[in-house]
Amino acid sequence: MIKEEITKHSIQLFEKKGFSQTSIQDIVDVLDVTKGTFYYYFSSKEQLLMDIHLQYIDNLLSRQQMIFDNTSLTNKEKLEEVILMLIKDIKERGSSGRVFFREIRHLNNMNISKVKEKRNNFRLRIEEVVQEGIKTKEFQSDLPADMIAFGILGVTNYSYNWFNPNGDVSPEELAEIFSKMILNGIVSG
Amino acid sequence: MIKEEITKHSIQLFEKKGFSQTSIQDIVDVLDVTKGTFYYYFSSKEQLLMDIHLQYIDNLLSRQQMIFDNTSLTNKEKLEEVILMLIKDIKERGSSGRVFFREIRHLNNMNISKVKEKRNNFRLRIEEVVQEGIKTKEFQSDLPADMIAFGILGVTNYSYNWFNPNGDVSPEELAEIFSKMILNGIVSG
Amino acid sequence: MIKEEITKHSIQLFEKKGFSQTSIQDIVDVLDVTKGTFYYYFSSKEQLLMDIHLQYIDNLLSRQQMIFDNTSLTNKEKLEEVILMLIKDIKERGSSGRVFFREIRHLNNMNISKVKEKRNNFRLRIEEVVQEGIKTKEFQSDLPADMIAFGILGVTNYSYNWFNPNGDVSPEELAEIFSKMILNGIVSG
Amino acid sequence: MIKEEITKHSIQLFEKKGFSQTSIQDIVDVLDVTKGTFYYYFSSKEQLLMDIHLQYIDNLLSRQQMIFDNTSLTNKEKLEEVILMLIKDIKERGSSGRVFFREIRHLNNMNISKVKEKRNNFRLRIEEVVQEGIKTKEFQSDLPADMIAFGILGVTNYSYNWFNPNGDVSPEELAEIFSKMILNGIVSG
DNA sequence: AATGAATGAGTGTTCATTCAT
DNA sequence: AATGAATGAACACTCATTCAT
Repeated sequence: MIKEEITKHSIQLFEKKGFSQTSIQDIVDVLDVTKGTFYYYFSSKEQLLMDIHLQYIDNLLSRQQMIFDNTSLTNKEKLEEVILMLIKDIKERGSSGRVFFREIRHLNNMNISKVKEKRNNFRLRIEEVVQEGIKTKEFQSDLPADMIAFGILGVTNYSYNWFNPNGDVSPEELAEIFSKMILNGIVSG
Repeated sequence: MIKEEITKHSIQLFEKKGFSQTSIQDIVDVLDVTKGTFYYYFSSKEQLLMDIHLQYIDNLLSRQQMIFDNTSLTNKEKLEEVILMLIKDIKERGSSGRVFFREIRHLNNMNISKVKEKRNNFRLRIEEVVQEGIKTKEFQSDLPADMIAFGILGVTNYSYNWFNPNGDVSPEELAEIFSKMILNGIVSG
Repeated sequence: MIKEEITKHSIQLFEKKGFSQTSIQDIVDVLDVTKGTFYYYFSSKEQLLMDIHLQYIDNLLSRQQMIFDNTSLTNKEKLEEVILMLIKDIKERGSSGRVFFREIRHLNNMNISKVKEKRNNFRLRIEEVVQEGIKTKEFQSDLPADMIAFGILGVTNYSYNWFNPNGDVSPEELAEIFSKMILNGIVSG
Repeated sequence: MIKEEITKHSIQLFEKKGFSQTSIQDIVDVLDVTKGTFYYYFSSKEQLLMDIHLQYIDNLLSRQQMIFDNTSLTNKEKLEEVILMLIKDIKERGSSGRVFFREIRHLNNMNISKVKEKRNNFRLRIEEVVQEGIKTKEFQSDLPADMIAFGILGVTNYSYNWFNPNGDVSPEELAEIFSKMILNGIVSG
């Protein structure tokens, strides 16, 4: 209960001020407890950050798996679904996402490796879908699937930096725009 | 001379360890001078970071202008050129770029505003090219030019996080892959 | 307990070396604790100085009030009592007094205002007694009470700079000398 | 020429910000020269402070001597004249005076001794006049001349802390008020 | 007579962490 | 389960002073 509260408020603080600029004191002040309490639940500031990272990426991985395991979807539809998932996530978990992308460097080397492996898995599964689509002729035959996967993630992940999910364009609309661009390009005809 | 050396090595350190985690001591140790020397050339650590930011974005803005002012290029070609410029830049100024994208938060509010304005200008000029291309029918008529500009920048800027310009794929090749994806999409036929 | 110790020793150090010339390190060295301990009890060096100022002036104000509220005293006697109080204070709180008079400038503007207001109150109450004495014909009718109050405080406060309470002249004797000078002057007849 | 300029502006700065809080940089910035220039004229920051002290006290001593050497004056008049001199000085040399009273602690021990000796001389000569006046029966017979001298200086010197020579009360008026208080007291009859 | 570059010791302050209770 | 006191290492920054030119 308290542990979850700490995590939740830390995400807000890390997003707003950054990991380094947020002190344990800042965190416990929000909850009106003392630093001792923090160290009862977390062994270090870094472990808290690791928890946040794992929660974020594990959630994405399992939701990605649900999409990609759905055999009724074409590869094109799988890409569309995963793009939609990522863009919609900005609204509900944008803070976590920004912390995830920005603060990984503050983990120690071992934890960085663990997180990067999961992050790579997420990307590699997208790469596999692209590869599958090439095989099924849904996608162009000469695509370098790995680079395309990076390109897709660039479009979606960069959105965490600028997209306002409460603005004029809804997450669903943005996901459709980006899906179209990636799938069909912008050139006319 | 020394000022340039400080800037150069700071970029490397900021890239590797992050702005907060890099101390003035770290910086001057590399050059074998004292902290006093640092403060002779820079009024604060933040001013050094601002210098780095301005150097980076001003350079990009002027090169972008050269491309966009070239009336012999189509709008499609202009986009290709600017994508190529950004991807090739990873090789020569990748460190600066990563610092630019990651550490802006450590500037004070006024400086953040200044940098963001320039960064927005860079994006808005891309948006204008997309808009122009729509008018000339080079691009599809129903494109939201603003979102597309964000999409293009997502693809290129995210590359700073993963692309190894000395690896199997050359910057020129990657630029072509991304240009094709953005312009023509990945769907076959 | 420790907080009081810090305050006590700081007063000695500030008196001897001055506020600026006394470092936090100097202070904690005396008590054999670390700088962290200092900042556990005080938010800043300035706050410590403010504490010292408030302790000093609040004490004087309350003792002054006790004297001036004593309706059995004439206005002349009230002045004598307050002069005695100030001179006797040199022995017990001379260090605090010297810090108070000398180091106020190192407070921030808001704190300076707060302290000056209290200091002014102390003076204004003396002015009121002079004014009362004029009304009751104890004192000469044409006295500018405000300037006289400054004059009285000049005589007493300046004593903090030179008077040795353990020397040939006792505090009580000095108070009497100054009371006589102020009340009756030095001219004969 | 430049040396005098440095001294002049230093006095203003030392008065406003205090000796410690004023850097050599602050001083040379006002004159738009470099620190090297400062060290061409002064061997150290402290020497500048010593110059200021000596200028101030030597001037007072010589003017005091002119008054006390004037054999046409009674001892009472001599005191009146010296009080007038000191109060009028607030207008023309108030900055120097405040620096003199406040910053002496920043001199080294040898210089402190030199200045204190001169300051003591100034006081001792006042004491002598009081003593003379006692002999001539101008003043009361049982006065402790030394304490009275301190009292007189308290009244005048403290004025540097509060008296505004451009306010409602002129220096001449204030000098008269204080002379009357010291000579005749404030008690009526 | 004056400069500009450089020094190095010191300053106030922050903060993750520990630990007895 | 939680606290309060204490630590100590680190940090950005200041500044009087030096010195070759």
